[in-house]
Amino acid sequence: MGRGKIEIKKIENPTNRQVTYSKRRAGIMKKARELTVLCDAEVSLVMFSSTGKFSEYCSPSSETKKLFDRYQQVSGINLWTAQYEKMQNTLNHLKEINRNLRREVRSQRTGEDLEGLDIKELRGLEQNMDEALKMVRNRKYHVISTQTDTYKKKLKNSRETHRNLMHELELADEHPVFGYVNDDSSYEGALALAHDGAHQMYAFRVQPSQSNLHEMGYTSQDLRLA
Amino acid sequence: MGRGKIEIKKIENPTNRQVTYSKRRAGIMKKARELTVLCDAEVSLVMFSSTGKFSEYCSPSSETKKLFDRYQQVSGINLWTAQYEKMQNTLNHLKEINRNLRREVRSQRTGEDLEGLDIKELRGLEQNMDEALKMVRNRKYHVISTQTDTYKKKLKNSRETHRNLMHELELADEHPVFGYVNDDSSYEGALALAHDGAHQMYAFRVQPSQSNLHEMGYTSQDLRLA
DNA sequence: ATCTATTGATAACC
DNA sequence: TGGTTATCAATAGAT
Repeated sequence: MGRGKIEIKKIENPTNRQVTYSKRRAGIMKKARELTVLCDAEVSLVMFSSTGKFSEYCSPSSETKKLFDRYQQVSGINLWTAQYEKMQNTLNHLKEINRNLRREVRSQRTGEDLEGLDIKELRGLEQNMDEALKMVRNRKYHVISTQTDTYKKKLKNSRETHRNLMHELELADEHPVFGYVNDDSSYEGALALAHDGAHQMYAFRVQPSQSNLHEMGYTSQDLRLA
Repeated sequence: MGRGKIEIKKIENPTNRQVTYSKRRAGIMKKARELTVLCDAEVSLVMFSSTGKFSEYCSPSSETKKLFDRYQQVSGINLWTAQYEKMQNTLNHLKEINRNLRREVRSQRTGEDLEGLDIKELRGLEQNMDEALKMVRNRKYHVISTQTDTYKKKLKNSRETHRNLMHELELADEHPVFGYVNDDSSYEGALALAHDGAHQMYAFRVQPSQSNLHEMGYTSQDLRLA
């Protein structure tokens, strides 16, 4: 269809080839579009020129991916397998590592699953755990003493706050002035600060709504220093 | 291009539509093939008729899948994303679990990495490790006592073997006969058995080439029963 | 399926 | 690239 009939074989002249590619690409796309509309079909057309230029047509209201999914379903060719397998391998490897770790944790935590270990391993495990236990205890004492120091400081601070308040209240009692305490929020803020270390011991007028100690997750058991 | 011009819109008559689909499908496939050959291009053509019938053309020497890979690369559309994400989530979840397990193992084995734990956690860890340590010790004592029993039995056995040998040698000395001991290998085998529990204590004539105890991985330290 | 009048696509040229 | 046109190819409608 043109000024002359042509043989269907590779066009050797690169320029000619490129021109023909452009024209025929437009033609085949038009055909695809027409097929889509006339026959209510779904069409995916993907093309790469010899120079690597990419073009595609895809029937409206269907994405290329969806068509590929359908293609895979019908053709039975697993498009995703290659990608899938790689991840599946990584996944299985991780699961394996996980199983081993779990086993190790279980052994160390509960002493279960020691059947397979010989004396050498048992002695090693015992020494490691003994040392680790010491370190855990040291760490615990350290944390507890740090916490205690903090409480002591807060306690000291709250005592001072308390003294100051008493002092100021005495002054106010001697020279009563309306509006002396005119900022309620800051007043309560100061009290809240006082409570935040001393619990109810130095509570003054206002009852704290809840125990801050408890809120922080420390029970009396935790504070017995061992 | 036919007996009359047609409007490009859906053919309502289903039979007509199907006929047209068949004809035009053949046509577009021929076009695709020609484009492939003439212009040295790669073409993928996937079609579904309104009745769901599937057909494809793919340029020779390239599979549809490979073209899709290339398509994804060029178009920038991540076709695999949907498949990927699900696995990626599983993977990340596993990695997270993995991290935690590793950390736990490290904590329990070496006492490292305790910075992030609060008192509650530390107390729990301490108790677990204390119990686990007891179980490890119990297990060790159990294994050691079992081993010791085995050694005692072997020792007893070797004493008897020794006695028997001495007795037979005395007899042989009284009534010398050449060829009395005519099977060297079984003779040494009996001695080897004797060594296998009693070390060198009851060595008789033949020096063992190596310590079986050592070979089994037990040093004198291991045998001190604690 | 096959035929064929007719439209559509395009090769060669600018 | 983009446009023109002579020519070949595809195909609509009939069989």
